[in-house]
Amino acid sequence: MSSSDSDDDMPLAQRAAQNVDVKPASNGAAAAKRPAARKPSSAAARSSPSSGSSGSDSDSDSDSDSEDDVPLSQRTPQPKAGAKRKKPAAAAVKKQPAKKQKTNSGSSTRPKSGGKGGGEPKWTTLVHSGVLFPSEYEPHGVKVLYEGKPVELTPEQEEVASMFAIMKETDYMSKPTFLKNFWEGFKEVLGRGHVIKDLAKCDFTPIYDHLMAERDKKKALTKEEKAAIKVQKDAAEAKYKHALVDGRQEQVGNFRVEPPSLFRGRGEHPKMGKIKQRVYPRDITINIGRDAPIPEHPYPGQRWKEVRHDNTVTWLAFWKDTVNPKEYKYVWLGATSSFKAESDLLKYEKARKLKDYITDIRKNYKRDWESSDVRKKQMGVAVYFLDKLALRAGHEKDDDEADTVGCCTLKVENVECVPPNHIKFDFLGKDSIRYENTVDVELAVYKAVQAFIKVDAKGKRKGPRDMLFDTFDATDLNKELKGLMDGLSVKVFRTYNASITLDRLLSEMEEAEEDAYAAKSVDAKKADYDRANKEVAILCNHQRSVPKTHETSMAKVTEKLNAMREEIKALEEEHETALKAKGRGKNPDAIASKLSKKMAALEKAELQAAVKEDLKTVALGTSKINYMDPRISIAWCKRNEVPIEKVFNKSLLSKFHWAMDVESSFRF
DNA sequence: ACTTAGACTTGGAAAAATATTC
DNA sequence: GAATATTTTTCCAAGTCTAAGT
Repeated sequence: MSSSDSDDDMPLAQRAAQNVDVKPASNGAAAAKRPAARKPSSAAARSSPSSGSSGSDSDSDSDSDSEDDVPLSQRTPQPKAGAKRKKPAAAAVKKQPAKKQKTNSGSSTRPKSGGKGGGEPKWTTLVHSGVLFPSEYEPHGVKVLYEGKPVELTPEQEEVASMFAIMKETDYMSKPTFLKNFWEGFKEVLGRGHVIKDLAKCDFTPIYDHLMAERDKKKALTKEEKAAIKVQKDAAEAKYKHALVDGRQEQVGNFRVEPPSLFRGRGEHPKMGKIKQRVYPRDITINIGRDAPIPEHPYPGQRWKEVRHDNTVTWLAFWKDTVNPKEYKYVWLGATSSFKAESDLLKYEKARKLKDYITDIRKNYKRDWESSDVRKKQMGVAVYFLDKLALRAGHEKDDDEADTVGCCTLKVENVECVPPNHIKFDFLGKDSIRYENTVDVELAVYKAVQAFIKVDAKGKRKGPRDMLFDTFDATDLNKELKGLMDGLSVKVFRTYNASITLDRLLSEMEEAEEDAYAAKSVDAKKADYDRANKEVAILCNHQRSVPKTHETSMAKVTEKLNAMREEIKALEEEHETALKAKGRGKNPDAIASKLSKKMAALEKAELQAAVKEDLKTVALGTSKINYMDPRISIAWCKRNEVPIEKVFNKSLLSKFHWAMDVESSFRF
């Protein structure tokens, strides 16, 4: 049933290569033959000066727009090639101020909802160009060997074979689940009665080699050739990069439709190796302002799955993942957008609010540790874990997902009571990253956990795979938290914990050295900052795999350090002899200054090496991006005259623009 | 009550871009 | 200036959490 819905992708094969992306001049042509191409003035969200004014603001096209609202089925049937249109005239920043009424009420056909803000409108006008499709598959003709003999494959089969071939050197190749899932998918693509009957007898090496050669070829292009390609790519992408939200130009995040591939789940994911099908316009739902032109796409026979005008949500498009049909893939605005900035601020303000409640919350859960109500007692311990360890909530997971846990899904086997009062945690968390931590806990907690490990609320004995907390799940816990503070949920503890820790560590360092602190070198201060950042990352268990080159590059560094030490020793001796020579030889002072310079350099290099070793498994980025209130960092920079650029790179600077004018006295 | 849909944040790895070294 | 090391960006998977549906 694979190809099932066929029919409208029949022409697929032919249209292959051509249209779609890259193609400088032809680009326009390809775009021209599309279907839904509506009217002339499809506002291309060019980076127009935007400065306003723009005398040319002609807009006028409001004539027959009405059709946008038609659900889709009864849209102008098959636009067919005839609908030729010239370039979509330069951007026409439509503003249409007074229209909001209509647009707002518009989305009524839809579930209304809209997550967070409830049904609150998030925008009034929304203009964008939709999504950019990956280019069609171009067959290379290289054959798979089956029992040593080359096998002819159709382009469709070859495409799938190539997805597999490219993964030759990954360790997915040694995972039975991956191989099994891939083979099931591949078998289906091959069709019944195909010569290939056993994956183990296939040799994809020729394809792998070919793909590698292609990659090398690309890498070997001259600077000019590469630049030319980039120009083309940029041109193809340009119109997708921005959207117009209530007249403001905003960056779009992921406007590219994900290309077909093999699903690479993390950890022991039951679905790894399944084929992620190609996504077409007919799979994609577009969300756009009622008065905005419907985005075009390069598939003449197709139309979007649906076009909505739902202003209670912030996504521009979505499609259902083919591997996991319960999952949606959304296209959103970028991190710099006002949607994101606003919710970022909200997130941190909520976490700050927890400060005012945390004392009571702690008092509460301590009392609950003693409760005779098992559920109360378990919740008390769970909240304590959130507070102390910043664990994730841990929602229930299906059997077709990797088996990972969080606070509420901890199993008996994940915790161990180590006398007199330590609890050892060992489990796979998000992304199957291992969490291993032994913590000191209050005796009451220790005792409580000992009990939870043994029996459930009804007194039944537990086994290793049973839930540690058997009286509630993450949803229940969140409901409970709502009673403690408006808007409180499990993840708020993580944000709170991370931010308050950074704030505390930074000010402790400042206070330790008082006025002298400002006088420290910027490098030294930055090192302090990184140390604090590291603490937060460890708290949140943000890990990374050791870089493949770590070992060798570390050896190199050590070697260099030794060389420096030798040099210093030599200089010291030289200095000694110069002193003895009393002016008849070299100038001892010159040597001394050279020496101290070398020693400073050595010190710096040693520090660098230590940090490198120290951070080989710690990822600082995640907490910086998602957990530490940027205002803490910015205020710290201001107080200590550290340029913000030392702490935030270009994208972080723009992501956190909303926080830039915080006062230097800001405390989380 | 419970299950699922839906929407949004968070996460590590890989790829690409830059900086540094030889 | 090519080779390497480091940083940034991209990719897309995997969480959280609320609301809707039954």
